[in-house]
Amino acid sequence: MLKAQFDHTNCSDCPIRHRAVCAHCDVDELEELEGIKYYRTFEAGQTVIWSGDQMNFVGSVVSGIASLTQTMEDGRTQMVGLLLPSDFVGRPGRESAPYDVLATTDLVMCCFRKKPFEALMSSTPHIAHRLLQMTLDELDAAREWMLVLGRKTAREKIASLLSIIARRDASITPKQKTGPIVFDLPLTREAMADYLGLTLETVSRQISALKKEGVIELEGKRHVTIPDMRRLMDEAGDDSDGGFLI
Amino acid sequence: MLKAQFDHTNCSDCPIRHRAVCAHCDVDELEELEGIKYYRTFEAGQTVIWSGDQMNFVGSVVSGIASLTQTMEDGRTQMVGLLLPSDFVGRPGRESAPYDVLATTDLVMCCFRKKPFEALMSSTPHIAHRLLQMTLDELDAAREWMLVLGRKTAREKIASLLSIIARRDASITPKQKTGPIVFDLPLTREAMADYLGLTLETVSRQISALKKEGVIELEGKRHVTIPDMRRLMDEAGDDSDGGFLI
DNA sequence: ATGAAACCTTGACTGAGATCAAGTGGAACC
DNA sequence: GGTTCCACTTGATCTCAGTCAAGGTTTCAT
Repeated sequence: MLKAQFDHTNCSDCPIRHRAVCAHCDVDELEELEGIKYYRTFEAGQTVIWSGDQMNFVGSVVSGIASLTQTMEDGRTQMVGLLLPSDFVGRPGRESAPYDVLATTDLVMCCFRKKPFEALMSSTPHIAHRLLQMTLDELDAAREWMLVLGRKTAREKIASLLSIIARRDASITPKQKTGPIVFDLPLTREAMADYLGLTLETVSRQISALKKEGVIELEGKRHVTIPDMRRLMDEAGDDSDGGFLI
Repeated sequence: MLKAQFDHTNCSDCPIRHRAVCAHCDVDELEELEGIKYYRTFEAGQTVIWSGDQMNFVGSVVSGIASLTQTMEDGRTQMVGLLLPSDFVGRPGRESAPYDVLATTDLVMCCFRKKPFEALMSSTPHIAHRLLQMTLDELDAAREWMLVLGRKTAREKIASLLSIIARRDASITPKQKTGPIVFDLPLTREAMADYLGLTLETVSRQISALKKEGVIELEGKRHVTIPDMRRLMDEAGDDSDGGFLI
């Protein structure tokens, strides 16, 4: 009965806690984790898994950024998901990966071997429940992105992406809710273009335009300051604040 | 013990059987269904549920077509999902609907009251499991569509949509796998445009072009014949056949 | 039949974003 | 310190799809 020794609120090496399942919190006997949980590190640019490959693990991002990417025969690519710390990767019950997973920055993942994890899942109903909720969240995010891809202008797309990154960044390292928001862009212009269905030139031009008009401030190429989040979200064409401001 | 009276292979009034959960097959006692399962019908154009509304049911499409649609303040709309017979609607564990659900044609849905369904789910692990698999399918479909929206040309978008409808249509009413494929378009040009992130004029022009070049044949505005599925899929830019041909 | 309302098609023009091309800036490496 | 490389910026031009407009079909009610 080692469970009692854990202070779950400080279970900081296991980011899944927040959004899915924390093995520490969900398994009574710590021993059950032997050989199930492990860490993997990747360098920026490395491929975590290729589309079509057998995927014998599930896991979550501890630090760094990964992307889910689809590529057409002729080389056109579309990023279909962005994995930030605490995001979950994996498809319990599925054999192979449906898209490439790429480490966009240096990346640390907390992995679980798939078979034991699936066993854990079927014996622990609320893990299955949390996984369903998480998958529904991903589905909502994918569908919100469909609106961005299908109906927004280049300028609105950029503003939408900046809003999302600012929001996620703030939720990972909580800050005051008012005043300027500061963060580093974790993506190259090309990766942003692949996420937004644009070319890298258009991304660059729109960022320059937003900077010139004072919607954002740029220091170097990556360090962004948003003086007025409300204004950025207006540029994004969002009707709601997405829960960012209350 | 009424269960034995059911021939599950002929459980034709309950299309959920195929893709998610069939109450007949998953509940031992038929009595448990009292007051849980019911049918609703809608006319073409009716709204099943508005975005933001409380959603006190889950269910699946028995016949007809429904669409999931997001709308921006200025009226731009993006369809984020198409619900064909046997598709499931609902978000166990969630309160409100995140998008409008519209009856695109006359529609019959088989519904379950949400609370009892959730109870059924937590007491029947494999229902939860099937629901997760189903949600993963929807996520895959949404992400595949992100590639269509972000990177395909108007012509490829139309070909992709026709492929998907042909595929789904064939799976609902199985036919021979070779030879021409015939089906009726269940969507107006405007609805297709909303799904594809195009305008209705562009949809019309591209359909005319595909017709002129013999990729499709049209009888009236809606009745489509595809003489060569392989050719249509080439037009769609798909690298795989999506399981349609083997 | 006649009119009205949807739905669809086609044409002419426009414009947002893609494409092609040249050049800048900074970090890493000899 | 200079070279190289990569990420990024900016300009000029082109093109695909959007916009605006007119007209055609089908359906349904009168």
